[in-house]
Amino acid sequence: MNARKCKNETLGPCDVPKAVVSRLSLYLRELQHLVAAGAVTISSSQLGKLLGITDAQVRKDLTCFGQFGHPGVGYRCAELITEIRRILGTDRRWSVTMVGVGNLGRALLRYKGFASQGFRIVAAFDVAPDVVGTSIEGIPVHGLDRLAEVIAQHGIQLGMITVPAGAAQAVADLLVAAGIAGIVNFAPVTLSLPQHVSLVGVDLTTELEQIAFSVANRCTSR
Amino acid sequence: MNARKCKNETLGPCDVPKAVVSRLSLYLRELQHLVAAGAVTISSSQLGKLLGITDAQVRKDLTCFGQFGHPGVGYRCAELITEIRRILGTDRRWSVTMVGVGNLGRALLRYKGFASQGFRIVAAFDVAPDVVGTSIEGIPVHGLDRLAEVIAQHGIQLGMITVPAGAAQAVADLLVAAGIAGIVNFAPVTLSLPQHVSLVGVDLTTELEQIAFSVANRCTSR
DNA sequence: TACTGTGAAACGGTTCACAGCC
DNA sequence: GGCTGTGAACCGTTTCACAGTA
Repeated sequence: MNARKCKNETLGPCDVPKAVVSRLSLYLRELQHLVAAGAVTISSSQLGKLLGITDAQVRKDLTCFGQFGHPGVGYRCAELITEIRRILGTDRRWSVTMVGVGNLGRALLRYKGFASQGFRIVAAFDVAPDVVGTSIEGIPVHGLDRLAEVIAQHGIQLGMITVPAGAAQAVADLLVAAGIAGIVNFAPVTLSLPQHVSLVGVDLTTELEQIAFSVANRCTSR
Repeated sequence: MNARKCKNETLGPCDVPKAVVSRLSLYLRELQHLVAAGAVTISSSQLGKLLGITDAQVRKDLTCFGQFGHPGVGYRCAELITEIRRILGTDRRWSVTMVGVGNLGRALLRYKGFASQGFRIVAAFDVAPDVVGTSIEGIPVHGLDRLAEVIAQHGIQLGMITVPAGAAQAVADLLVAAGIAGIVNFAPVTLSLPQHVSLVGVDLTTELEQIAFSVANRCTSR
């Protein structure tokens, strides 16, 4: 029941292409919609069509982690959801913190989508005296100086950074020092972190630039 | 001075790997930080180190669009910024709209980072009667029914979708019908659009899931 | 000397095509 | 018949190594 079934041993989860993992999230999202719509099983080609990828891709991706399909039938949605959540680790609960309670931070604190996937934002931090001590959607906002203490106390594993670019690296260093395991960075800078801390960067301006490029060069982009 | 210098003709911008374009945004971001810090020139290896990629990669990426480097010297930051902006199309002004003025939409309307890269949010839309007719950061919020009209009137080219998942496809269809050229979708659904409209999807939960996976599987992810 | 630009090799991910199974 | 799982072919991207240039 472990995530290393790929053929003859030797292929731990770390050898799985990053692209596969990000598609796993999309499969999960789509499957949840399908179940909500009453679907019970789905074939790789149907699922592929919904996501704009090939059926072979869907099957290859999934077999990296085990054999979840039923020949002649397809994949049972509920079963596959359970498997993918186990693979992603979102069958467990994750405690998350948010550093930076400006516009974006506040919006994300109010966002309902995280909780349903197992992510619980349990504390937020900022430096502005007028927000420290308040709480947003029931999430307490602490001063940055209490970061290590609160992270340890709640056993927080993941952090989101929504501070201005200039402060992001310093905040990241604090999070790392406090023992955080992974970071999602929304500040428009490249962070440098020790190897053992996972990092994903999301830059909203960058996304718009990608679109601008395709449009400016009239690429149909897909 | 056109973006198709790659060797012997034949290699339009559409043949450029997507990965290259997204790194272009990162180069630009880093160069802007460098210039702000007083740098004048930078070598491919220095720039690569800042972004965690190889020097060869930096050079290969850039030569897809022309020859911007100076052997023995490196790249002149200001010059390269100009070139990349021209390539991305962000030397022009882009008019952008935002559909959905909930928490996330409001936060993005207030975000200052877009304007400096050439993106001007000129109108927003929602269905909630209590926000329609108001304005946020000087950006007027219209009813969805006026979407086509306002988009045509302002010559809006790009759209951002920040409505709930269930409404996203319908909103996308409206935007397409109104003649929009590209969409950034923040709703957690896969949209299906005609080929001629560019699409980028940003799903915040998905990003957390990527981190959860790396942490759960103790991948150093990089 | 210090650096870019670029063919060629190496790598990794995607697609194909089919054996096996229900 | 319909569908999965998978080796092998294919294709695009990254890295290497070096010729060329200021």
